[in-house]
Amino acid sequence: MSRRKRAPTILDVAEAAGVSKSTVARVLSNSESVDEKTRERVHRASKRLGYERNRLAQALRSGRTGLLGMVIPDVSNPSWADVARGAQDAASRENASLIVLNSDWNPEQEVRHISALRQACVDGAIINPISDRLDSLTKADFHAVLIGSESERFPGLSSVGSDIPQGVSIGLEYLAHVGFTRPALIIGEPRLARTKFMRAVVDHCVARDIDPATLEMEEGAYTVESGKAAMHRLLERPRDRINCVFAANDLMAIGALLAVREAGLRCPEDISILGFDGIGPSAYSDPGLTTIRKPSQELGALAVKQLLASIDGNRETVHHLMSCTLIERGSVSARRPQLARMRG
Amino acid sequence: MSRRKRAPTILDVAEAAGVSKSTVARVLSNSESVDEKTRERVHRASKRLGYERNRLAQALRSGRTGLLGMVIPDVSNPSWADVARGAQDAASRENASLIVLNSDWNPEQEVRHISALRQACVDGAIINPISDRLDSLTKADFHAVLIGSESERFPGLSSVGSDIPQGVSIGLEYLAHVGFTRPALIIGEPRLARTKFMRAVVDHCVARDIDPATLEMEEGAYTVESGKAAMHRLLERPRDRINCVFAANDLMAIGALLAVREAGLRCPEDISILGFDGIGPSAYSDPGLTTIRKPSQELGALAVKQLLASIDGNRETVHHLMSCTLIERGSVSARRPQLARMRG
DNA sequence: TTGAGTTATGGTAACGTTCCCATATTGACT
DNA sequence: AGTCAATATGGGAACGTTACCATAACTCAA
Repeated sequence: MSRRKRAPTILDVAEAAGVSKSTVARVLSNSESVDEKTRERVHRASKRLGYERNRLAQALRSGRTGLLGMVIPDVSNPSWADVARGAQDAASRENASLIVLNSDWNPEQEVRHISALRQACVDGAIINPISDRLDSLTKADFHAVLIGSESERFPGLSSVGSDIPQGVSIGLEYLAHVGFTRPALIIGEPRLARTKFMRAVVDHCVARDIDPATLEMEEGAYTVESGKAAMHRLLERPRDRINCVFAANDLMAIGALLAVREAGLRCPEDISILGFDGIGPSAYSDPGLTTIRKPSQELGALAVKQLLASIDGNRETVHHLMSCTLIERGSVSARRPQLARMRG
Repeated sequence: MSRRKRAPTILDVAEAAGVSKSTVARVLSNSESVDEKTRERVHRASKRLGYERNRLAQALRSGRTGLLGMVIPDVSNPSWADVARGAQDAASRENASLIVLNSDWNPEQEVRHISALRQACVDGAIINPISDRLDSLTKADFHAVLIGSESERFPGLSSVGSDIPQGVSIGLEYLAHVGFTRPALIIGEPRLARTKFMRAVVDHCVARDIDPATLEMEEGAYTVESGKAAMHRLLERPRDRINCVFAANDLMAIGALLAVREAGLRCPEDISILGFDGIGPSAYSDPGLTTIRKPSQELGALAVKQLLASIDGNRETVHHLMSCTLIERGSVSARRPQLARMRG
């Protein structure tokens, strides 16, 4: 009558199976030497009582909670939603639990979140670094994996990212292939992500004897509105110089699309647009956005895998780079030959 | 030299402050009677040692982990991303942690996730019910709050949802106001959400002496593709009957927009389109989608608040309904008067 | 001064595991 | 037969809190 309402513990199972709790514990963590018959008996008793291992006690004793943290700018931003999704599923498969927190690109919020995660006793965390001062991570024995472009700022920590240079290269080659050797660029704010993007563009150009300085260029802020504004600025330039635009992310590319239409022009007939990211909504535009897809979901999954490995004692810091792929939809069309000839 | 590397415990603080751990515990949970001077001394010692309360031990003893669960169909679906975002932020503010899991509209995955959450020792969970058999929830003393349209199937559990009838009513009134008294409908799959949507439409119609049976209608599956297909089917009907479409969600509305353009028609000049949801990407279409916005983020936040209340001992089951609002963008325009006269 | 009532504190037992050490039991080899 | 290793099990002691009861100190009235 004493254990009437309470959930059965390892002790109840031990009693029911006629063994000691130590033996039950051994069976549960299916380790060490325990007689086959005993093991069977314990399993039956456990099942019969509907026993479930109390993770709290387990965590307290063993020091591992099975809790993972993740700090990203914003789950409701499509670029990050996929990363979160991939990570959640991977964690779930490894039966760990993922706690996702949003930094809103705010460094202070980020460090607050990180300390919240530490308090919640997570085994480790996946972080898209915003702040420059992440000493809290490096210092302690806190397991962390960095994701995104900015992670290169912390070479001491493992990271998983998309291969931006490779993605840019694919995009530029594709554009060249259909006839646009010098696309206009809509780039982002002056941070590491943009530096990387630009460096890749420059590398591509110099390898092909194109002076990168001759490329038309405007800056946005990775949002639809800013992309639209940037495109409008681009359209104020001599019209024959703007027939193709490569945007540094899909949101700005969608903005560019909107601007083109507002200006009374057509995409892709008058202006081709290439995006970068492969977010879901890029498929819904008209025309559908041709874009370079980052493997966001896979990236989230790999980050979890990497983090788990680190927690399991893998000391080496590794830097994974995942390849991007081209998604051809309708926003880029072959440059019309006669036009090309006219100008070339 | 013994506590060199280990994190300081309540015992270390007690020793440093020259009191017993009981007193420290009392100060930490700032409860009961403890001398002001002692309290101060403990606080200083705690700060000096960099002490942090171990949540695990606390949870094990007190039975509360500060962990909350959430099971939704898919975080990377914009309709749900906002809900997740609102819930995460709210949880974070109440310094609880939220674990989000994706059911992919799969009942079995849902129950698996729920049992995973229980194993993770969450204090309670927010669930968008897919399965009909959620006995596991009702039975035990598991705290749960349901969200979304389907939650009405479980009147015994607290719920938070959008006021669909009110939203539909707003939409229909707006359409009537600009001249469309009998819009075509693109509805979803035959589940509770659709039933509710339809019932609201019927109510609106009978109140205005319109025979609901005369409304043109097609079924989709809440996706862009299905919405596009439904719109194409609608366009096969006598052209003068289709001048305005009300879709049951934004994704299908965006599909309809695409279909209209594919058919060589213009929105809103030829056909007006009204959506339902207010997802982010609905602002990026051309024209921007006029839609009924569900308060998704607020909904997530309220669900967390409600769940926390329930955990704190509030026994009553309540059902919150949150109001929708109209977002006017470009996809609905006033019906042209001469046309209206011609047909009316 | 004594007793009751309050306030401040300490000690100990949980919570449900895992970890480590001790001890039986067995089989095999000298 | 006796020693040794290997295998199988049991019995505590942690892990770091909180909950509860006991007790000391102090206040105030009789």
